[in-house]
Amino acid sequence: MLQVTALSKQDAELCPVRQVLSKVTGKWQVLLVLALEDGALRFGALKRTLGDITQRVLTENLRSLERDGYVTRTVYAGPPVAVSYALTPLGFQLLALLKPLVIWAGEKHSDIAKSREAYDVI
Amino acid sequence: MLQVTALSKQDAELCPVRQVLSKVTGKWQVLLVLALEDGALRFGALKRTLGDITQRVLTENLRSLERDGYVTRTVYAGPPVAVSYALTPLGFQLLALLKPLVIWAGEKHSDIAKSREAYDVI
DNA sequence: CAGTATCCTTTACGATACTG
DNA sequence: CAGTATCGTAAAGGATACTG
Repeated sequence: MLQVTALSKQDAELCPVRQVLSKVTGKWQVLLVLALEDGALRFGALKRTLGDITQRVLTENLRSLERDGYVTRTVYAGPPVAVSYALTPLGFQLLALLKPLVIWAGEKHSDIAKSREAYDVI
Repeated sequence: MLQVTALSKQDAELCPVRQVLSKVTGKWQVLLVLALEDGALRFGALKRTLGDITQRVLTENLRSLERDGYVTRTVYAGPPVAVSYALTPLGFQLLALLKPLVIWAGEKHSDIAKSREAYDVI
């Protein structure tokens, strides 16, 4: 079994699996990887695609994804400058794992909503 | 395509897919679902398995998983009382989606660590 | 044993303004 | 266009003490 549990507090901070998961399970990382599914997008396009992300948070999340090797950042000198983001092979691997989860969430959300309602009336 | 992006701020809060994802991508939910893979566990056993989760946070996360229908909570009257948690069929579906991600994280963490180092020296 | 209650810190995120 | 800077809020999580 993968050693992700039964860890001391010190070990938990160092647990490599948790370190990976913590950077792909944020509110925006999943959506960003999905947004890049069909090819590279520029910063502004990515912002419009996400719709309700702020510029600061978008930058933060893209930097994190770039740092971990899921996306590349390519600058085209301007003016105006253009910066393009694209999935790496590793990013496409992550996409392949996350997309089924998102599709499943889309299929099951009404069941889950019913479960919530049933729980809340108690 | 699934409508999880290009949403207004109001729509985003109501987006059912995001509502599902937000409750399974926390720091502990993935680990809890994995911990229940091989069968029911009692509160104390679950706490020991996770290792470094506090009682309060464990309770919170279990309540959330129960509310969404991933986990059942069964009380055996005592004293001492015993409370057993187990995955539902929906919980096992979620497990089937999350486990590949965790296994993959275990396989790729050294690549990702190298990517981080390379990024940080710049 | 399996929680609650209380308090506190950290992290993520949001809003807005400014800039090469 | 693609950021950075600054400020503020909210949610998650941690520590500790107490209880049926």
